Amino acid sequence: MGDKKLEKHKYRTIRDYIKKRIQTGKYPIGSYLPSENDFCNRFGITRTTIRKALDELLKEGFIVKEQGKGSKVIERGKSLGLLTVKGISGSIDYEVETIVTEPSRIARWDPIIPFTLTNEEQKSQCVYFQRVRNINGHPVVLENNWYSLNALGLIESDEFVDGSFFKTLSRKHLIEIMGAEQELRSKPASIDVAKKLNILEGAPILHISVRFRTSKPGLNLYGDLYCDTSEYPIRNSYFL
Amino acid sequence: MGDKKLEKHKYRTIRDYIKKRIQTGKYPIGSYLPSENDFCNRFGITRTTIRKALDELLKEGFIVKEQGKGSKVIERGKSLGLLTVKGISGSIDYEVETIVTEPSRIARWDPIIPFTLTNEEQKSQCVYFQRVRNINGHPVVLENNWYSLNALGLIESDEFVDGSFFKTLSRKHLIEIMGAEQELRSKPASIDVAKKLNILEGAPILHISVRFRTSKPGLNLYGDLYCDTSEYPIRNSYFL
DNA sequence: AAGTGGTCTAGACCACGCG
DNA sequence: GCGTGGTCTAGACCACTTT
Repeated sequence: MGDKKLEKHKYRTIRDYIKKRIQTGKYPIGSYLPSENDFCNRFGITRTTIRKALDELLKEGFIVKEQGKGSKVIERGKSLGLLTVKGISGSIDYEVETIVTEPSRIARWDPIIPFTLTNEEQKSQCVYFQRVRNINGHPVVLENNWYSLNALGLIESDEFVDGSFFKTLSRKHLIEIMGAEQELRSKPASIDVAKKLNILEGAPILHISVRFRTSKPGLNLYGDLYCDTSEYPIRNSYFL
Repeated sequence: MGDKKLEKHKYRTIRDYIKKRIQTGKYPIGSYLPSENDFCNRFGITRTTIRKALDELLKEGFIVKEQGKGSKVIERGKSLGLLTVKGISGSIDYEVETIVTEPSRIARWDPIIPFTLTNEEQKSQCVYFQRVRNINGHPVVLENNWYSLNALGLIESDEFVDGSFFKTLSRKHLIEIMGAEQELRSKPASIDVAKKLNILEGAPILHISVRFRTSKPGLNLYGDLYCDTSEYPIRNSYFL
């Protein structure tokens, strides 16, 4: 039965309750949520309220609705298209392998980050790690990542779920990506990048700088990616 | 008074009515829509229905809501972040100038387009035009565009509103961009591209292939863009 | 036929912005 | 204080999917 406390914003409480159950696997991906009427009876609310909650989960990419059937839990990001790292690591139809080349460690902020750090971030140390994405055995993306140590603490890179930091955040810490800003540049590969991607120095490389905003206040993820697009272009898509 | 016919989906009828008035400037950008209660009285509906209509306009980026004040009409795309051409032509904080280098003309589909054309598109001829975007007087983006002649007819490039094809579609034809698919590649500039962007042959260039889906059935816009990112990186952002 | 989500009505009270 | 949008109730009927 409904054991939640329902305050002023019932739909938010219920939305977060359902979200949490999805994140922790209690409503597994591919399964259907209880019906709207179920939720109404369980929580003593009206359909307007549960529908508002489900609408938000729909917008956030946790569920899809199927008329006459129910609300289905989906893998988040599949519907978000524009998640850059998704576009890189998720939406390519090939076998993708993630290798941690620099395990997560406490470090100083790298001046290569083109975004303005918050005061809290500047005062904090940061956590850094580096990975390479292989497609069909060939290195294609070199990815540096940073985040504020004070905002999250050190997450060991060998705890990553499927090599994915985002999945780790969602499944283990209930933190979701809420948005991103990016800068894209085409430039010649440096010696260092060329070596790690097994290409010639000076070959054209796609350089992506990105800041992800998360659902945890004060926590941003910074990324610095070098993509060899000669074989596998970066794809993404979005729809209203 | 409400002179609209209201059938099964009242909120859609009202949504489209309001959308049309925004597109044609009858609800000007920056102004506030009539209040929800106004609409209720005018159309003989309840707030649930008008709010559903406004919600959709909000999602589609036509308005923003301000509690205690009203629903404000905004320039569409400002809130959509990820619109590629927006990211290129709209969201850079510099003076952007658009020059039509190849006026729109009827042509054959260019095999460089990496997307699969629909049957209708293959059977139709296409309209082609080319533009260059200058920032602070320097050429930065070379942009080729195609669309199916049968789906829209020839739009003369000297009719473009502010040099923008999208604005032209919205203001003059009430057609909106509903989504996009992209492929990004970093590659050396060809002689031709290098000449038009005033850079060295072989310099790294960002190549973007894009297909925009529109609100008009059967109409897609195809783009092939070459961006010199050495001075001005491509930026975009999105938020839930 | 039964159950699901989709639309809609006719109210109510609250929080916010502004004069 | 008044008008605005934000939340919520308690119903109703419809369209779609499944049994």
